[in-house]
Amino acid sequence: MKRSLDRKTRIALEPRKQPRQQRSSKVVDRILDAALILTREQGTRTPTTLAIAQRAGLSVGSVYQYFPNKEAILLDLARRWLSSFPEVIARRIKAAPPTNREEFRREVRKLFVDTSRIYLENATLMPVIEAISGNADLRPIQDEYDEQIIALYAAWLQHVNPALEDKIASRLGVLMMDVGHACRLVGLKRDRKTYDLIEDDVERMWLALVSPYLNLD
Amino acid sequence: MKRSLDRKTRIALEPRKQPRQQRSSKVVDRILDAALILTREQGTRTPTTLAIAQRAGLSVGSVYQYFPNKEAILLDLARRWLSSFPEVIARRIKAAPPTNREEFRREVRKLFVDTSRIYLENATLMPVIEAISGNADLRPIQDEYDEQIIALYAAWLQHVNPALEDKIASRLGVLMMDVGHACRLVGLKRDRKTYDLIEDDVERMWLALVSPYLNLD
DNA sequence: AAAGAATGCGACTGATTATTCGCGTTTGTC
DNA sequence: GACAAACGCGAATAATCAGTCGCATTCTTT
Repeated sequence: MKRSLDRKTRIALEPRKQPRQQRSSKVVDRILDAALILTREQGTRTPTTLAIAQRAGLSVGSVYQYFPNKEAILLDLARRWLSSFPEVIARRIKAAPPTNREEFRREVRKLFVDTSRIYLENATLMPVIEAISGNADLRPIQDEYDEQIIALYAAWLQHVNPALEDKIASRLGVLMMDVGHACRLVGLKRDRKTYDLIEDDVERMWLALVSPYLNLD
Repeated sequence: MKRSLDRKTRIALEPRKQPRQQRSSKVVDRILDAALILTREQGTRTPTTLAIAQRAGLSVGSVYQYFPNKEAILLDLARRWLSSFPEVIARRIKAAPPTNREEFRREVRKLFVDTSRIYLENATLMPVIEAISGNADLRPIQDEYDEQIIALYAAWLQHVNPALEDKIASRLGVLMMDVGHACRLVGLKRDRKTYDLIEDDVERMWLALVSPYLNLD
């Protein structure tokens, strides 16, 4: 019934119950796999609960044993992806800040390589990420994660150059994230060779974007 | 009933009838205005036909006098936007190709300024563009336009450097479009001053992106 | 092997919403 | 002013789906 996630349902995104018997522990995986495959097949449109259940060899009712609603399934798939960004950027902030132009360039490259890896490791998830962005109910949830990520990019920029104004840092943070995301989504739809070329392109763009603001150019 | 646009309905995106009496010529505008306002208000979710009709001071039936389906309304709003890109890029291709580094930089800037203007002039339409991207039925139609635009960016790159390989041109074309689009959407959500700063950022990124491929660096 | 818990089922409910259609009203024309 | 065409209406239709609930089946434990 509920077609839009209101306060109540927003809270109810956690798994409804933990599987207690062995047979069912695999069921959750089957559901997630089915949702992933269907999302990949259908592109933008998120799969229906019935389709997910059938693909997983289950009934709708069983799906609802483990997930409070449809959104929770997609979100569960995306969760690892969504949480690895903050981890990776935070790790880069812990490193010693660069002191000269060469070190700075190396720091950009490290952040760059680390974030790229997230995309490569989760390549199969990308259709889900795109579906979430296109879904009116899930979009706000992703936006929350995005804000975190932007804040971390901004924090990284200020880690690299402590004198950088907040406003500039947050602007550059948004652009780094969005440019990286847009280009890598394109890259993952191409072959691996093209992906690598696009990575080089992104690195040049990132450098061009941030260099003027770090007094290192 | 039809919830998804199949072959038949894809064809039926043209206005159902031309208004014949004066009173109704304004009605189409009222419908389009209502759809625009509601899309802006609601963000991602596309407005319902009932909502559009009520906002326009009409009944649903009247809306269907002028539009064959809901999608056609949003597409009508986006049409000017979608068609101005090809126009603008094609115009830039007609100019004489640059012969040295300085001229090349100026050509990039011109393409850049012209495309930026499209965004500024259609700023109010952006929510509609975003809604279309997030709508499973309309996405494929936008993708067709996007392919055209990419091809034109690629053609522009080869106009500027005729020796550029097709494959490279099309890769850079995609990235120019996507990077420009992503950044400008961000920019238009900020104040005008920030938009201008982001424009500078985009220009630097475009230059960094294409420079290595034009033997001018 | 029997009880009770966990799991599985799927027809059904309820909500939403695009689109139609027959009828009433307005407008333009002669 | 009368006729037809255009316009406007909105209740009704029908398709789609998320989520529920009571009953059936399977497992675990003792």
